[in-house]
Amino acid sequence: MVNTSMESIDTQLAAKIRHDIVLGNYGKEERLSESQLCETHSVSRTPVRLALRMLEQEGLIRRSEGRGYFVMAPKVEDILQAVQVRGHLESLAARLMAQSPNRHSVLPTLEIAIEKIEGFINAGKMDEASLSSMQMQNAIFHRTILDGCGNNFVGFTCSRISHLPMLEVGSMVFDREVLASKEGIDRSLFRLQLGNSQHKVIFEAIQSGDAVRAEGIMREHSNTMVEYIKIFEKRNEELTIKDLIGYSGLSITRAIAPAADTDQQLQT
Amino acid sequence: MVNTSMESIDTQLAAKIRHDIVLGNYGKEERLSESQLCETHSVSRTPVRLALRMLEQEGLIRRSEGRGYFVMAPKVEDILQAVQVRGHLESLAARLMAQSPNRHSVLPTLEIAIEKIEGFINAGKMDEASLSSMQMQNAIFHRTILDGCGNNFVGFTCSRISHLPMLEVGSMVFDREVLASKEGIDRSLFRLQLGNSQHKVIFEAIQSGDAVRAEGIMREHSNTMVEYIKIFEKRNEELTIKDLIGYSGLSITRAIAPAADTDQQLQT
DNA sequence: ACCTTGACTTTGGGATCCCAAGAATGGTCA
DNA sequence: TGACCATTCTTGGGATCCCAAAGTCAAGGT
Repeated sequence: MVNTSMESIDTQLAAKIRHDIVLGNYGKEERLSESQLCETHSVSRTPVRLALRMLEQEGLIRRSEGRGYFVMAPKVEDILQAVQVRGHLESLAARLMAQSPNRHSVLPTLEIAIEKIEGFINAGKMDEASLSSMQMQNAIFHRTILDGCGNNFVGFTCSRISHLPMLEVGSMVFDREVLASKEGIDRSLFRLQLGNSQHKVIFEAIQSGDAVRAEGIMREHSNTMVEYIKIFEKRNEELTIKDLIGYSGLSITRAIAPAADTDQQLQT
Repeated sequence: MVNTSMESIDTQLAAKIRHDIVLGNYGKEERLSESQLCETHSVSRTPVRLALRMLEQEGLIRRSEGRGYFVMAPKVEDILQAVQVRGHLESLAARLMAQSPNRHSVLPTLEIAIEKIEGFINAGKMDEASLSSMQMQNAIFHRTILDGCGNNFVGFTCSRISHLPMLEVGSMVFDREVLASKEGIDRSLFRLQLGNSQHKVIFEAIQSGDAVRAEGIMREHSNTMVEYIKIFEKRNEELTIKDLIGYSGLSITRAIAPAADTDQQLQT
C-alpha cells in the first residue's frame, strides 16, 4: 500500500478493515492476525497495529487476553441502537441550544438550511445531485445545533460513534428501489417534507427559547430514521448492513469511510 | 519503564500521560514530542505512539497537521459538560429499562444496591471504607441500568467518555473538608439520603414500567452531581480539576486511572 | 537592511528485527 | 491406547533503524 493521500497509512488501513468488517466480509468472530493483515494489505506491522487499536476503540474488534484479535461485526440491530443514542444526544443539544443565551447567532444558518432543503423539495427532483445537496444541508442543520449548543461534549460524544454507517451526524436514508417509481418519489418527498417541517418546529422552539419543545421534537425527528429502517427490516428478515447501505443514496465507499470535512453521506 | 503488571506498556503510559494532562502538569497547549516522552518515561517510541493515539481519541491531545501533538487540557467546565452528557445517556438507559420486557430480572440487583447504601447511611459512618462501599453499590446500581437497558450502545458510548475524572459510571463526589465536621457529615448524609431516595423512585418507575418517570428522575439524579460541583466552583473561582479530584473520596491515582474491573472511584 | 534560498535539524511515520508468552503437536511412558 | 510433558511454532509486544517532510537558521544577493 502506497501512501498517496494526505491521510496517514494507518488511518486508510483502518478504513479498509472497518469497511470489510461492517460489510460482513469477515466471518463471525473471525480472528485477525497482524501478520496476515500485513501481507494482505502490503504494509508493515506498525500501521497494522495502530489500525487495530483504532478499531478496538470503535468496538469493531476485540482483543483477546494475550492472543490475537477477533472481529465483532455489528448487526442491523446495533445500528438501530446507535442511531437511538445519537438521536438522544441530539435532543440534548437541541434543549441546550434553546436555553443558550446566544442562540440567535445560529438561527440564520439553520434558516438557510431549511430554506434550501425546501427549495429542493419544491423542485421535486430526486436525482443524485439533489439528494446529495439535501444531505449536505441536513448535515449542516444538525451539525450547527450539535456544535453550537454550548456543550462541546455532545458533539464529541457523537463523533465517537460516527464510525458506523448511518451514524454520521445528519446522514439520511433513502430507498433506491422506491425512487424508481413516480409514486415512490412522491412518498419520499412526503418524508422529506415531514422532516423539514420538524426542522422548522425545532427552529421556532430554539428561537423562542422553548427548550422542552426543542428537545421533544428533535427526539421525534431522530426517531424517524429508526422507524424507517425498521420498515426495511420488516420487508426483509435477513437484512444486513450491506443491504441497508445499499438503500442509502450514496456509494458504499462514502458511506463507510466518512469524510473528515463537512460533506456528508447518509441521512436523518 | 518495566512492564510489571498485566497491562500492556502503552496502556500504562497512556494512563501516566493522561494523569499529567488532567492534573495540569503540562502547560496550556504544550507540545508533546515522541522522542521527549521516550526518554522521560524510558520507553521506546512504539508504545509512545500507541499511547498518543489513545489520548488523541480521548480528546486530551490534538495532532497538528504534519508536525507534533499538543495537549488540550480539560477544564472544570469540560468536566461539567461531560457529566451532563453522561447523565443524559443514563436517563435514556432508565427509560429503555422501564420499557424493557425483561426488566424484572434486574430489579433484585437494584434493590440490593439500594438497601446496602441505605444500611451505610443509617449506620451514619462516613469513613473511607463506608464511602468506598457506597460508591461500589452506587456504581452497581448505575451499571446495572446501563448494561441491562437493552441498548448496548448506551453503555458503550458512556465508556468512550469515562476516561475523564468523575466520568466513570456511578462515581460520586464528596467534600473531604466538609467531612471533617459533624455538621458537614450530617449534610453529606442528607445528600446521600436524597440520592438513594431517587434510586428508590427510579426502581419503582422501572418496576411499574413508567418510562417517562424513570427518565425524568434519572435526569434529575444525574443533575445533582453537576449542581454539587457548581457549589465548589462558587466557593473557588479558580477551581482546577486537581482541586475537584481532591474533593472526591478516593485517591488521585485511582480517580484518574480507572480500574478495569468492577471496583469504582468517584461518584454521583 | 531586507528578502530569498539553500542546507541542516528536528519530528513523525513506516519497516524490520528481537523477544517472551501461549497454543499446538508429536513423542514417550504408564 | 490414552494421558502427560516437552519442543516447536505462531502471535503480539517492544526496540531500533531508516526515511520523508517541515521548520529553522544562516548566508548571500538585491
